[in-house]
Amino acid sequence: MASSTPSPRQRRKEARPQELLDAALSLFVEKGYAATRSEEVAARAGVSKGTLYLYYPSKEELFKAMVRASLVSPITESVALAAQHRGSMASLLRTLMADWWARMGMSPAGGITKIMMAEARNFPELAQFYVDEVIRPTQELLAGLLAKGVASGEFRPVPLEHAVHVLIAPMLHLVLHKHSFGACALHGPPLDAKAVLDVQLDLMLRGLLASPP
Amino acid sequence: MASSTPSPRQRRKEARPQELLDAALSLFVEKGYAATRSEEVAARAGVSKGTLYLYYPSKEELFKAMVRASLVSPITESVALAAQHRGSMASLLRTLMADWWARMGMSPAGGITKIMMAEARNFPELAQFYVDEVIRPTQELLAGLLAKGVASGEFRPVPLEHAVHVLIAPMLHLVLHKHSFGACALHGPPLDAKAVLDVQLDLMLRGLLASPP
Amino acid sequence: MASSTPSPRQRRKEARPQELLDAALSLFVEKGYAATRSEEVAARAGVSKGTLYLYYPSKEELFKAMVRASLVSPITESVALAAQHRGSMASLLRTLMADWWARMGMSPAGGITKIMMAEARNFPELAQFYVDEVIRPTQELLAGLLAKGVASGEFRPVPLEHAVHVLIAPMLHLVLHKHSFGACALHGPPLDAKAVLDVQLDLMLRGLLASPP
Amino acid sequence: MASSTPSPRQRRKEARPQELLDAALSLFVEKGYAATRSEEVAARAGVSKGTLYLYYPSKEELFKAMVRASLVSPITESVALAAQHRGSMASLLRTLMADWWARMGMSPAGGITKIMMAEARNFPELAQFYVDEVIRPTQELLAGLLAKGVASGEFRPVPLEHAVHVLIAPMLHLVLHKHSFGACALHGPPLDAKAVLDVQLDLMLRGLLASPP
DNA sequence: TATGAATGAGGCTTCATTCAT
DNA sequence: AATGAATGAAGCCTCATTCAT
Repeated sequence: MASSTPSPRQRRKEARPQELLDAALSLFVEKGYAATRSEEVAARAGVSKGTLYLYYPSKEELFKAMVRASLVSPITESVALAAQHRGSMASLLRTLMADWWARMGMSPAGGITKIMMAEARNFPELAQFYVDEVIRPTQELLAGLLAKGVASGEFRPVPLEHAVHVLIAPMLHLVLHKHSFGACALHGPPLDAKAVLDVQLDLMLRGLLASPP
Repeated sequence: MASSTPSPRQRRKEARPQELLDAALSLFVEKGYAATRSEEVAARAGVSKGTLYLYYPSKEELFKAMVRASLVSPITESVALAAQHRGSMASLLRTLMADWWARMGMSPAGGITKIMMAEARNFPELAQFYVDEVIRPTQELLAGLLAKGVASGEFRPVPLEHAVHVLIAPMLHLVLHKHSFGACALHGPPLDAKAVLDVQLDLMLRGLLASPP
Repeated sequence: MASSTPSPRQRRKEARPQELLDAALSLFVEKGYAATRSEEVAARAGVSKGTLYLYYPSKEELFKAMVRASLVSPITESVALAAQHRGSMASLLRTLMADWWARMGMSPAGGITKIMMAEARNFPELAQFYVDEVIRPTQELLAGLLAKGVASGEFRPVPLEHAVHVLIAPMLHLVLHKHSFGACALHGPPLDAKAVLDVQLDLMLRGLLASPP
Repeated sequence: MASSTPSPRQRRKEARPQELLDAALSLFVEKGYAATRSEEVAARAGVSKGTLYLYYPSKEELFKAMVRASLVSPITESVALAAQHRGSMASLLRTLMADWWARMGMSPAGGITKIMMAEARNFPELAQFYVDEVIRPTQELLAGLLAKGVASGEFRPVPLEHAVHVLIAPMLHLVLHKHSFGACALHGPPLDAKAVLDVQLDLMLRGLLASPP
């Protein structure tokens, strides 16, 4: 059954694109697009300069592929999570935040947020892609959830679009901080993200709930 | 009386450093540090490449000078504003936010936030400087204000450090958005920052106040 | 009797060198030595990059082998043709020209002339080889033929060495044109090589013959 | 009168483009387009790599500029020469050939012929330009001259288009040879171009003239 | 044998910096 | 002080060649 157990070489080849994307993600997040040398990406993926170009035709294409690859699943998973939820909107909010933090806040892919912010104006098509695939779906998910809460009487009536930003901002801030100042070994205590998010939800829900605790 | 009425050349010469810093700010914010060419900075300031180096010995020093120059005043002004405030902490919060948005959110200097986030890991000393001069003072200002409100019974007791992040995050998010996706002419309506901040304060104060309205 | 009926694989294997030389010839003529990638040669020969190196140890050796292979036979055949000729030198000239055009002008091997001209200075030993194996024999053949014609009274006395160049030039020009401008699909009518050669021989023989028609 | 004597720096700057084109011409002719490194061109022009790119944005543009610069004048000069000629077409032919040989055959610009032959298929637009600016005008000039000779009874009637090729070929051959095999220091006597051209005209005119000498 | 993934020297090009004017 | 031509280190990318399978 030679075909069922591909040679190490084969297995390596199939893993290469992901290995390169992982290396690219960590380096682009660390140093930014322009300051990252393509040879560094290759080295971090354990291959030589030339090999990178067997898989991605240019540094720019590597970057775009990396962004695209890091984005598709997260949102769809959150949407699925929301769809199958039973219970109050407040508890769904807590669940979504915790889930999002686990998947974005803690994983390397969270750095995408930082790099998209930094590079949006240099890669407008990519920015549009990010808005379409990540920002807008996320906002719509949360806006829908707030609307449902308002309709059921659980929440006070609030301007949905704007409230969504207020909900999202602290989490984005935490992720951004983690990949910028938080990664700098500065003097001062590190940020306790979990605690911040707890306080946020506490404050926000008091502000949102029709009958606060 | 040459000193009392400087020639246009003199005046020009004295304005040079600030003109260069302004050009540097707008370009570094627009494209990032590495992707900005020093000749572009000179051109936007209306001088030649060589002249830039008469005032700043390297691109990196120009960058650092630009960051330093864009930061000192804003914080001290907020501190002063808070010191002379008379009235409730809630109203002071509203005042500070409005003031900060006017000075950071609407002015070019707001872009500093974006670029510091993007470049913190490439310029750790600068990051430390930014933390010391901007982030920490701001947090301490707000934490003190919250503490005062709690002490006076105006606010519920909340974890100060963490609540501060929740207060700040939406504004940072708005500034960052303005200089990244917001500058991209993407499909979709632009962000109404004023409205978002109103909603934020509305929600936050309900969460904070011991006796909500 | 394995040796009398070789397997398809065997036959294929034995044909490989020639297939590679053919591919090399067409590509080197088309794009020049430096601009031709060895992988292209392999692809046009229907094999993989690695296989090429089983037959020729380097691109340069492949090139040399291709030049050598494309040259040996043509000259010896012309010499043989001349040796067995019976009749006037004028008619032999016509025969040789027609023969040469058929074998060089119309076949892919004619491109060798172009590439040797282009690469002579990059491959001096190859240039020497080409001079020794092609240019000089051809010149000697024609010079001998002219000398014979002069001796017999058929031709006027002319400087042999120089007249040979005049005889050869139009044909070389036609071959070169065919593989350069002629292969470019330019505006303008294509060159009618046969007609040009007819006119050439007509003019030349009037110039040569002791008693022109 | 500072403006009438530009500084050495200024003078240098104005000379640079031509110096670079000269260096490019000699190297491209010597080694071909692909085998010439842009740094070599710069070095031969006495400047550094970077300086080349201040004047020409890429190797390809340098190449095109070099070809264009080497071509315009020669043809127009020949046309002028022909226009002001008084006397027989035979003598004009001799004059033109001698002139062309002096300007093309002996000067570095003659190498253009070789490189255009070698690179026509890699630069089709340039090939078209060359055909339009050099080949066609030359052919039309000679065709017109032959036609005039035929009309006046000086020449026998001959197929003009084809005869033109026969006239041109030996000269092209000599130039090509000079820049290929002739530049190789091969064994064997160098080609005596003047003598070959004399023999050619002698033979050709016998073939052309209605009443040969 | 044949393959094609991998390598890395080398070429093209950019751009921070210098310096003669 | 101001200029901008010049430099050359450094980055992106190609492609001849190797080698494990």
